[in-house]
Amino acid sequence: MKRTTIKDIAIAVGVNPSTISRALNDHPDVSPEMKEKVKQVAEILHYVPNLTAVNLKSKKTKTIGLILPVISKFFIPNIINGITSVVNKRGYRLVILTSDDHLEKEMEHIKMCCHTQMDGIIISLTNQTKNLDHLKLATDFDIPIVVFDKTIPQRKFSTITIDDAKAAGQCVQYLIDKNCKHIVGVFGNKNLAISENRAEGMLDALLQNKNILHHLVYANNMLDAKIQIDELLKTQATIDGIFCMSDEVLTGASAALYAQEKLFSIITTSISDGELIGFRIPEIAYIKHDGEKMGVVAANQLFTEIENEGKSDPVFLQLETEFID
Amino acid sequence: MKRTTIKDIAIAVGVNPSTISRALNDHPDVSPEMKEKVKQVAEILHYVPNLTAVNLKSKKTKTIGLILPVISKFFIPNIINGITSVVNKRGYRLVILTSDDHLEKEMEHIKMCCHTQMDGIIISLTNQTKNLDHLKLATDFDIPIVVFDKTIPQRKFSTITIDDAKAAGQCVQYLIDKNCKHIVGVFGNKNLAISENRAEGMLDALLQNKNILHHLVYANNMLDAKIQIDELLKTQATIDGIFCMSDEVLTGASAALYAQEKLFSIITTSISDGELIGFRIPEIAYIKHDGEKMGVVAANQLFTEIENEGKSDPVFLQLETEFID
DNA sequence: CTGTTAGCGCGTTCAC
DNA sequence: GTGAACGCGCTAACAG
Repeated sequence: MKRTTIKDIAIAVGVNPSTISRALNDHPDVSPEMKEKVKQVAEILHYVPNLTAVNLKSKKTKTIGLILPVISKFFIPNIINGITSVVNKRGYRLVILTSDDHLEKEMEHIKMCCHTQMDGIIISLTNQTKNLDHLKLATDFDIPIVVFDKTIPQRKFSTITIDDAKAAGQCVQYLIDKNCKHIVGVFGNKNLAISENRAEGMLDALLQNKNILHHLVYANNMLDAKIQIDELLKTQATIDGIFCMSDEVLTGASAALYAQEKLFSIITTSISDGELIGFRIPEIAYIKHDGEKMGVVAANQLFTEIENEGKSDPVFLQLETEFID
Repeated sequence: MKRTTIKDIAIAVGVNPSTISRALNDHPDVSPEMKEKVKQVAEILHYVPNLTAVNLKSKKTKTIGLILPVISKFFIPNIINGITSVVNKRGYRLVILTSDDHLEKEMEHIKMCCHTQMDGIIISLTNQTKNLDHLKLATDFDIPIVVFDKTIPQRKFSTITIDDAKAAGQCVQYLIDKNCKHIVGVFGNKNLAISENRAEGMLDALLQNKNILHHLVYANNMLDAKIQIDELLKTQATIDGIFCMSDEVLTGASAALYAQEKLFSIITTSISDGELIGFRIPEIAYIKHDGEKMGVVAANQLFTEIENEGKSDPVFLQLETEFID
């Protein structure tokens, strides 16, 4: 079916297209009667404005790009929910791109975002990303960027994280308070600042307690965590506490604990969105890391930068987290 | 920074804009030397084509809309992965919309997809959707639609599901074979054909075995499943088998089983993507329902319809599933 | 092989 | 208050 355009309405009403345009946009100097008539005819003809044409004129697309390293069950759905809620509320659309943890793909997606004139970009970095040079392209095009969760140390782009070191520290302190003497920390990919920071938080907490044995395990995914922890439990019989930096490694570690029949004997704690904690056996104490909230904050920050048209300085937010016992 | 356009290159090279356009698009009748030169200058000036303008001309947007009832951890991430992989491979973009299980929102999103000239739509229906009249709008605009997973009986739009009844039947048969005499089936929202079909599959399997007690439980989410099963286990002491129609209700049911200390005594089976099964305690036999594959198939079907420009008849695919023990 | 012209659908600056 | 004309950036038809 052919879409009806402003022109069609113009012919139907018997006036000039520009009048239709003005009437439809409630321009002040078009007569109320004309507006009324135009709107009626538009309704009858099922007129819908051609967004592409509007975009071409306005040089905006009302579209936000979200670049994720991978779309896993953990954390990501919450993030997407948080972002879409504010993006849609503002009448924008969200395009999701996956970098598959490949730097090249990340670069390509940045390019594509620029080429398609996204109005803003929200990104969580790959394991491989060592610097943010490729993001400069977006800056050249005046496209604001907000980085969240997985990031690297930098001061150029707004960043939303939690206080990773503090959260990890709290968890480990909990284990210490529970009298654990041999603690394992399970982290994600070693390249990520998020793993690094949380590992440091763990080590800081241990600094005051020199007599506590500990291991740091870096796992790339759920299965990797399971395998490594399983191995470790076999060789280290005295382990009595485990701190997991995410739901993903927690799930893997739990499976290993189950296999070794130590689910109930080894105290576990984690940074988690809490959704699956009620179903974990046994339940554990954890730092609640709310992905949806993080998504909302990231999106809101992006919109303030969009509205300020690049005149705003980057902000570096660390969201509050809560220890739930 | 001002974006460089075809015009800028034209001035730089000293030829007409249309020549630039042809050169850039490798049009046959432009000289190789010219092509070379144009491409060099384009490179130097950091030229990137304005997709919005291209879209306006071509009346295509190279964008696919994905409408989901909700973005949960279960199943959805796999679906998104499957779809994005083929969509991106084809040079298209994916816009994700959430209906929050509200029919009105679903309608709005359909409208928005039409207004923004999406080239195709992939949709999983809300609990409330009773007919597909609102999808007709897309048909009017010649936008192909593929429905997957959550659907209702209809013959107008291509549909990708699994053989729900068969899968459920296999699971329940497994319980019967294990000598269960009192079986609970846990399903999703009762309005959905997917719940209905799987429940029927269960009842069919029970038909041959009249002496088996059974209950059907319809749960709206993980927590709801937990609460209902918990209650049921308290009043029905003889329950010895549970069939869960999804990972979501399985997670809830498992929590209830744990609370009632019956994780090991009641045989459980489920339709599942299998990702969390290795971490479920104890592990269970299940029908593997591969969300990623379903996403890939749905997207591919959509593209064949896009390429056939509405001249193709709808197809109704039921993907193969495998019982894993 | 390359230049000219026109138009995609819309909004906006001029005129009248 | 409304019409005419132009341009956003690109492509395609028509010339030459």
